[in-house]
Amino acid sequence: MGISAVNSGEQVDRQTRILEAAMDLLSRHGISGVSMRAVAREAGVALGLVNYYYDDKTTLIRAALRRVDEHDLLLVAPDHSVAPDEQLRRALRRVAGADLLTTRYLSLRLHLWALAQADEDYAQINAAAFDRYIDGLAALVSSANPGLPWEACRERASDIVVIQNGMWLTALLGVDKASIQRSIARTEQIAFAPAEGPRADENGGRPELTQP
Amino acid sequence: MGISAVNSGEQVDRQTRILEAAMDLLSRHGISGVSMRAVAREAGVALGLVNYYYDDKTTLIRAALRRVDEHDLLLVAPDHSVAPDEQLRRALRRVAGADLLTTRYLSLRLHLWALAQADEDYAQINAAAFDRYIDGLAALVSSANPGLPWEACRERASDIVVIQNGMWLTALLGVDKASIQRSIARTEQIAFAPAEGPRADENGGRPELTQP
DNA sequence: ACGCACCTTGAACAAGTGTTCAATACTTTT
DNA sequence: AAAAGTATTGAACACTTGTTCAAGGTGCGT
Repeated sequence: MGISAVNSGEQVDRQTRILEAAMDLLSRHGISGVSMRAVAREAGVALGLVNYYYDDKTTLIRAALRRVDEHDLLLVAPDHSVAPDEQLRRALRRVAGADLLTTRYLSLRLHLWALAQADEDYAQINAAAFDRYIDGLAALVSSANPGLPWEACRERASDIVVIQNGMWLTALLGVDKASIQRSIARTEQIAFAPAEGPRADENGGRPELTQP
Repeated sequence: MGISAVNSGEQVDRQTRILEAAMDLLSRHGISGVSMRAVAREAGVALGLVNYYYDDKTTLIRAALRRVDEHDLLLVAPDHSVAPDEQLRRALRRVAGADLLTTRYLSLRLHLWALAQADEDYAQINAAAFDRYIDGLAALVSSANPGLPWEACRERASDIVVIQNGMWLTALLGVDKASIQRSIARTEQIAFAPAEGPRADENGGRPELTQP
């Protein structure tokens, strides 16, 4: 089963070349642009090799999806070499980092979301990764605000994720960078809000929203 | 040129039936699920008729895109029968309304975004609609906060849109409804924030973000 | 040297794609 | 009633799609 090891060091092995070609095409042209032939051409290999490493087209896409999910999870991975609140602050600012806010990555994410929406199989992988992301973020919030109950941490994490998703999406549509910066500040405000109290901080002193 | 008029009243004319079938398929199965044959089947017409009303497949998709954009713009359309701030509040809450937060609509929006990301032609239509939406929202903010300079209104509108997009996207991924409600409250907070001042409200009294 | 396990190729196939078009039905005008 | 205009059909087209597979290539242990 296991695919062979190091390939002379110079260039990456063809299996990951194929996967990266698929991700590149997906981010640039959407799923309609990802045909097995196009992937093979982009990766510089023969058509048959794509099906050799990835049985199906769905297997290939699934691999891409998992890879991006994995990458996303790293954003909220705990890093014990820095203080908890600095750790959280860094994680929050990372999502506006130059490497993430590239069209290539954002577009890839968008297309994967769209795929997950259309296909039950992808949807499950996606939902699981989403949950783990919120959990990771909540854990960071928890260590930065010791004493805050876990449910409150998850609540904050959910609220932050809403804004982060909005930033990702809106960055793709070309909103101004200043708005992104303000949104980052808003996530920090949520993350570091004082314990609980009368919630005046969250609602700005206005009347509560009545459930419709 | 002009397509003929009223069709006996009972059922909608086939042209819009075709368009709606396309939107339905797009929202349910993504762009790969929208073939001319599938659209024809879904609309209950023959294959040829789809190409009769819509020259291209891209013409069909473009029509769907425009229709959704139009629908979105209605969300921030001025309604002079109510007071300005009530008008704004209603617009902000509308995005969490039962009719909008359906998977059918959200999914459609997502797939259209993905398409726009992959195709320059759709992208332009989308960007234009996005701008008009922000403009409409800024106008509502402006009449609810008379005296606030226009640039500040647009700024607030951008910030609100980030959160709204996040809500739409996250609702699709199945986050809890409570988080959506809190996000709505957050948009209201931005919309109705006091004029300017020391911005303590926006930043929660924490140190300003330093530009990286 | 042979054998064996893995890697790589491109041709072949069936199924599906968007688009075109002659032929037919229906409506309205003359 | 005939003519003209518009709707509607499904067969036909050239083309692309995902997948399979026999054929050959590569390296390696023995």
